[in-house]
Amino acid sequence: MLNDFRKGMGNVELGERKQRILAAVVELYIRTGEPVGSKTLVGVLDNTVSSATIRNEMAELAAMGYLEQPHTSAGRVPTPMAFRLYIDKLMCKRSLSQEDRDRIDAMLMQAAGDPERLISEASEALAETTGYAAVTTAPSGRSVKVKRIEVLRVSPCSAAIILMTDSGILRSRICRFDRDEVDGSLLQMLSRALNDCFCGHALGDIGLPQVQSMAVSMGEHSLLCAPAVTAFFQLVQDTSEVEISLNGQLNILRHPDYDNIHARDLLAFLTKRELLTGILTSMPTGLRVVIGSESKRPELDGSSIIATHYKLGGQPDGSIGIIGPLRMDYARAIPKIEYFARAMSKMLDEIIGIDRQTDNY
Amino acid sequence: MLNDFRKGMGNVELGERKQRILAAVVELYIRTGEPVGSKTLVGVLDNTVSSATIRNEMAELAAMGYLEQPHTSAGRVPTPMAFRLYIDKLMCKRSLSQEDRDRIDAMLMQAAGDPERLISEASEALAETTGYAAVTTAPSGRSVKVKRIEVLRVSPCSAAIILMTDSGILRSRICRFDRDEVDGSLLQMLSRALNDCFCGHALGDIGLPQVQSMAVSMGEHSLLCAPAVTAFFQLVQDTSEVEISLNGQLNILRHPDYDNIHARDLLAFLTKRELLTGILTSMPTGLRVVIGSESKRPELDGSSIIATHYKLGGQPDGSIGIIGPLRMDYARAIPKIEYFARAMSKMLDEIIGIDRQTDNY
DNA sequence: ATTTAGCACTCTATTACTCCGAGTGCTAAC
DNA sequence: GTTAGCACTCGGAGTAATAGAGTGCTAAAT
Repeated sequence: MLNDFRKGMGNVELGERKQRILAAVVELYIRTGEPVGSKTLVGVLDNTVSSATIRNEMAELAAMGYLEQPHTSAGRVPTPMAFRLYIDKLMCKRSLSQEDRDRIDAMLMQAAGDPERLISEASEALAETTGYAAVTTAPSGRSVKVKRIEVLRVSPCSAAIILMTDSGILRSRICRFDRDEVDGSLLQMLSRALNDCFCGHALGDIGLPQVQSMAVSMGEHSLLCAPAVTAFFQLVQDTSEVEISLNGQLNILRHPDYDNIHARDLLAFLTKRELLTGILTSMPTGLRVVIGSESKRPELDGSSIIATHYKLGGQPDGSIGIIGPLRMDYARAIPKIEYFARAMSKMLDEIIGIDRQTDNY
Repeated sequence: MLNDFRKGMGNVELGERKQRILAAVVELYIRTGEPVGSKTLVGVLDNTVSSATIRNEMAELAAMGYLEQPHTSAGRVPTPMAFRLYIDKLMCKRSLSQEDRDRIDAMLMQAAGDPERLISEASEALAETTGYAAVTTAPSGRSVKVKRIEVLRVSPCSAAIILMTDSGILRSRICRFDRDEVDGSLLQMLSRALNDCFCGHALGDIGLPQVQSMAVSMGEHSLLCAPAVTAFFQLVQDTSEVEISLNGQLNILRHPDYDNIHARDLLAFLTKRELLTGILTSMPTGLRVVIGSESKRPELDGSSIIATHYKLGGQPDGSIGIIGPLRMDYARAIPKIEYFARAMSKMLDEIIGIDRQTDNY
């Protein structure tokens, strides 16, 4: 949108050579982290023009807002606007090598079968291959549906409540009754009541009112079952919290772009899971790159987020992405993320998708 | 032990005044992080002696190996040996204020009922109150016993295997059978076989041979059940891994003692959970302080670990502790850790202990 | 009209140097 | 055994000089 605005100012066609220069500046800057001077660029452009010409072009690019100088006698540094253009138009994605694919496949394969594990494993693997911090969210919890609820006795006076969702997740919680001993028929009754009331319902639709009215429906037993009902409610709350997996925070410290303070600020921000999920879930479907200044968060100022959605049964499900300094290696990282999203979608469909269709519960 | 060795060298009695001076140096150094000079100490010792006298004493302490100078004309910095002595003999623990206790109690109370949650909550709370990184290990997984195993159908061709331990932990894993549909009787049979074979056994005793022989005992069904058996085995492996909760890593970055590199090294070390558990579990029972150089790990050189065990039914169970720079506020941190350990022991006994006794499974 | 060479100019990072002050160790007096 | 006094050491702050990278502009070349 900022982009469109600029377009309106007349730089729709940036000129073949300007584009090449800008792309070269961005790439060099990404590689070295240092301002790029005109002489350096002569070589990159195959010595077809002199440094003076490049200087002129760069001066114009600077005037247009794509480049800026840290100080008078330094090279040029790309502005966020330049990154934006580079990512949207100029960049050539580097497709993955076969080794890369194989390695990623191998890493993901370790978690085959367990969706929750898959998500955390993917996050870890992504952090490792990219060298940035990776973040992955599980399917937005509130829309997940209850598939079944089980109540198992654990000791004479306590029971485990087990919640199964249609996304293949299992969660449990132990509750203790106020009596010395609770008989099996009560647990059975409880189990039946829970299933009758909540099977097929989205977790987000199960609130305190619903749970309470269910408790009331148990009549004389409702009081005795109160601890179990509370536990069930907490279980639903827990499960509907969007699960989020964050890995490779250390990679941030490794990056020279982050000094101690900035690294700390960013890491502090990353520990606030709600904020992170907020940003990720509010992003439009498809690959999306958020450059520091674009997100409103000051903590993310020197950083970029690249993320996309993976799918389940063709529908967008959770997000997977990375967070790193502004000068990330977008050309390599983006294809990796896309590959991860595809691979995860495929694996998830294998694990869950089929069941979903064949099931008639 | 190093201590004993030094004692043999003749400084058993360090002299009242030397002790006071050393303690003061350590405490000042802990507070400021800067070398301590003789003039500063005059005030601390109530102006009873002159700086020259203190200089003499300090020279002797330096000769004994308790103090050293970063350079000729700087104050003195305590050596690890001095910290050792300070912690073992000189320090006055600062007991917790009532507010502190209340706050800690409140934080732990949030997790009442769920042992796993209690552990992670305690870790978080400890990190927060001390301002260092906190680490907590759950009961050593291998000695935990299987209490019960449940097999629940999840879809026509997949099932969840649920493992309950006597430490109150519930873990589950989903497995998929190679057929389109598996009938309930098979699942029941599987459940019975698993329970017969493994109930009451320690997780550490359940290895591949045991699991395989159990599979064989299922005769004609063993092939069909293979995925479930594999899943069960993995479940046992997972569950017997010592769970470890690490919090407040960011606090390390906040500490001026750690520059970017050292912080990174330490944090990298902390992510290697096996190493961390290794150190924690190998520590003798009771409160223990490991000063940087004492652990053989070079990554821990500038850091200290303070840890103790919490108990379950009177027996040492897991560990809880903190990791921070050498110049931690031991006098305050140690009582806090001890309080956490006591509080956790109590809560765990309430949750689990009673069940263990009354159960007759 | 564009491109290029040449040059003056600007600004930073580096190095060398000086100086200040904190703190010591030693000696001699108390 | 303690203290005052003093010479000495050494790191850190501040300053000045220097080198170098890179620019912008002008005038010539294509």
